Amino acid sequence: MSRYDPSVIEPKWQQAWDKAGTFLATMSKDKPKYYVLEMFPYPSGNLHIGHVRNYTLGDVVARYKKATGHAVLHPMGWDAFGLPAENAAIERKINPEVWTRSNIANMKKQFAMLGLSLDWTREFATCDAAYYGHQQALFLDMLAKGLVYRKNANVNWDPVDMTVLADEQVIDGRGWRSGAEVERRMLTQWFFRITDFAEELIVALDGLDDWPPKVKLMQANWIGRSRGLQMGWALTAPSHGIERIDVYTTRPDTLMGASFLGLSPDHPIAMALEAENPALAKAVAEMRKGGTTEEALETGEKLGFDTGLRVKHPLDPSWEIPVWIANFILMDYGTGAIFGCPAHDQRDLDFCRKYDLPVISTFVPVADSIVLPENGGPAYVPPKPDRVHFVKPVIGIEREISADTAIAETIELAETVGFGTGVTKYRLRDWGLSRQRYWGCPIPVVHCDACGVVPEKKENLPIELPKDVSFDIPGNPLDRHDAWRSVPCPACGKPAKRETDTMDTFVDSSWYFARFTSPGSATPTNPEEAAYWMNVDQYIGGIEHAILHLLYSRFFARAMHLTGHMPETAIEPFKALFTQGMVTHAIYQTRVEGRPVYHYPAEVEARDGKMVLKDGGAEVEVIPSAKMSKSKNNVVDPVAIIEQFGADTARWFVLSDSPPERDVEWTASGAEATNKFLGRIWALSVRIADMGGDAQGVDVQGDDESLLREMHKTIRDVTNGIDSFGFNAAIAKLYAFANTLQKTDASAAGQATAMRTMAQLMAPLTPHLAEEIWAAQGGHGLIADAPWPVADAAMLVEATVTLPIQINGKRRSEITVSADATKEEVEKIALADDAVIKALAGGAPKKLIVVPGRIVNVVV
RNA sequence: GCGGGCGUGAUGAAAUUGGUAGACAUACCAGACUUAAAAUCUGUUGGGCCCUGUGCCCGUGCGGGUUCAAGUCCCGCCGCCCGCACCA
Repeated sequence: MSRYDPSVIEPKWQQAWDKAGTFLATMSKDKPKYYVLEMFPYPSGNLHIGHVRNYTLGDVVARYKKATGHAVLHPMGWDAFGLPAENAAIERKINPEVWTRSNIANMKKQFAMLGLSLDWTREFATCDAAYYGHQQALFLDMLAKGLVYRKNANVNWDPVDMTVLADEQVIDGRGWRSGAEVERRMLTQWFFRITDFAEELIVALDGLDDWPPKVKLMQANWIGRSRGLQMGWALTAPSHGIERIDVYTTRPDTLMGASFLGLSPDHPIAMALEAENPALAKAVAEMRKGGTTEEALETGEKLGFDTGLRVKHPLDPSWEIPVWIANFILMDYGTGAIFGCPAHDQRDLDFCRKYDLPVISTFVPVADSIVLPENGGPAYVPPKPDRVHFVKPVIGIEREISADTAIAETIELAETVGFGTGVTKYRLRDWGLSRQRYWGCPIPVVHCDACGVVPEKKENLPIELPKDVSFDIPGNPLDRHDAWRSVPCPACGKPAKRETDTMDTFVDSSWYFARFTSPGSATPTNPEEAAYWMNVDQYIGGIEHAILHLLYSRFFARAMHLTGHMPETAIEPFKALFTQGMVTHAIYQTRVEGRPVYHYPAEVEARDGKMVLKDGGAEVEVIPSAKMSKSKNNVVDPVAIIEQFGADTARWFVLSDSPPERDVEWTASGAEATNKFLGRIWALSVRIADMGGDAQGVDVQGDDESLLREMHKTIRDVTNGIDSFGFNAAIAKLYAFANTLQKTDASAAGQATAMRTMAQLMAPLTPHLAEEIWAAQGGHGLIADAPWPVADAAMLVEATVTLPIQINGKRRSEITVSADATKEEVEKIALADDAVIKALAGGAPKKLIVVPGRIVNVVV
């Protein structure tokens, strides 16, 4: 055995861990617990290189925490429901479950090649009835607590595929599969009452100290809290029994600039008027049509229709203002009605110019006499809240106050006079979970002609998906499956029909982390095990889930707590979050008649410093660090990499080149260099083992001192690096120590000691090679069970230190002094330095700064 | 439009959080071994100046500031990236 051959050693150690049950999670009274979780994968069928990075990151943390004496939980499962399985069913006539199960089997094989420290006994897929049955139980408990409800909602309806589409599946107003123009339809849908938690979800972000600030900010923006004034505008004559129109504004200080009142096309008044006014109905239909497409938003054309209604201004009842319906007003934000203030809002100004409505000034900026937007000019940008401006007539006084003060005083005035109140609103909307899809968790309710919507009985759970379905006809096959649909009403026992909608797949991933704590429990979670393992100490995944998945999970943890399935200590399910960057790869392209042609890395080579095609030698344009994409021929297959170099090389390389939060570019040269390095370590280990050194023979005072000092520094630096997710820097220290070890003339015993420590420090990163070295160097048991090395503080203190000497802030010399030298002693030695004497030229320094152990600066 | 981040050699990056800028690696170049190549090992590499050194000047996007000392802190630009967005 003289050659580093990962294809032999990697399977060997994987089997050894398996056999020993090294990574089974067990509750312990003596050890602190540590729950490491990476976002579980969708079983597409193949591992991609991004998975390798994600799961290696988590594995390094898990192995390190195990070595530092923690009871570690590091589980894995499959986010298995979702559209691709249905698409496969349609395209290839395969049952979605068969397709999904075979993908899982294949990916699990690939996972095994990576040597991850996973407890596979806890594995489940969200499409297991044993999992989604408990999800149905959670749904029923949430229904009982009022956390789920049904209401009519507008959805994107694809008339060809006969299904509801998510917003992301609507491209330019058309269904992404069918290409059919999407309609807006009112359907009765199920909703989670996440908006009840809006305030708490925003406030609790403050306590998430170990989350990236960026993610917290994105969530806060998404929840979108705003403070404003809600007020009633009295109609001059009641219409359809309505006397007042409620309006919400965050800028009550612009109240005196109101020139119209705008209603959403979906506002109740608009809908009432629609029935009796054909011209209005036609205009509203037009507005609704374009309403949600991106194209309509981009061109931003403002459409309006004058209802003929008039309202009285709340501060001046003699002032009558027209009521319009406008396409840019959303029914589901605020009250679905606004007052338009064209002087200070560009959108309102555009609208008023188009429909010839008046533009009225409200306040005067201090430094500027502009009152009204000039002809064709932009709306006056309201001053920032911290800048002072005049509020003209709003409060009946004219004085300099800040926008914030003006807003606060106007709200106060409204409350005193009684035309409005200060309210807090959120942009967040309730989470619609109904999907008209087969491959998802069935919603456990029954529709009975007599009893209405009736929850299933818990003893009937799981409500399993039928397997005999066909996708020959567009639409949800559950709708056509009469045998499955027809059930007795759980309340009255009469024939009734099952709900055929299934749950959004985001529901599946909103609590899987809790299920991992007791995957066999007869209830969704087991209180004892959930209390022990939750919350997740370190969660790792992509930034693309910064908002939805993480927000839904935070909501679910709270809902599960309220229904008795989650300890209060875990209502924030993820204590620390890490979002890793992508693995990228260069794109190689040439052009044929101006159109790009993409080439596989194997088709190009470097020649005279240029990249050229192997076949023909044409120069190739290199686009560095691009997202991997099949159509760009720049995808790296991890299985091919592992077969060529081994998993340890892949693991080391994805962590070595860039900090983990940043993108890292996969390069062939980098992977080869990593492989060479691991081979060098292997050879070094063989050489040292042959020397037959014994730990007893280490000579700390003599030959081995400098090597051992370096070793302890390396222990310190690598430990710090892993603790702070500075894996690239930790790896650099390991390279440096390997270089030292290679050149050292320390004793055989000293080298053997250093080699064993090196293996321990490498073990989280390259666990197979580390085991092999550990065994070769006579380590006891598995390195995976060995405790983490501890840096000896005494070995970190040097007898002498070298201090740079600056003259006027520029490095000019250096001195070596005893490590415990006093400031005075250092000053004395520094002043005796040749360069300092020369610079002083006989005079005294103006100032002499000595930072012990750091630097000396002489100011002349 | 609103909000946030980043900018260091040819390249990926490091810098004990205000204290020797460029660790470590890639790439390139040179040398050793070899008939030769690969592999392996060794060495050089921020720019410039006098190659006379163990010497000097410049250098972290640009301009200013604070400080004995700035990649790091402050102000103003420029460039790139990301999130949200007819949100009242």
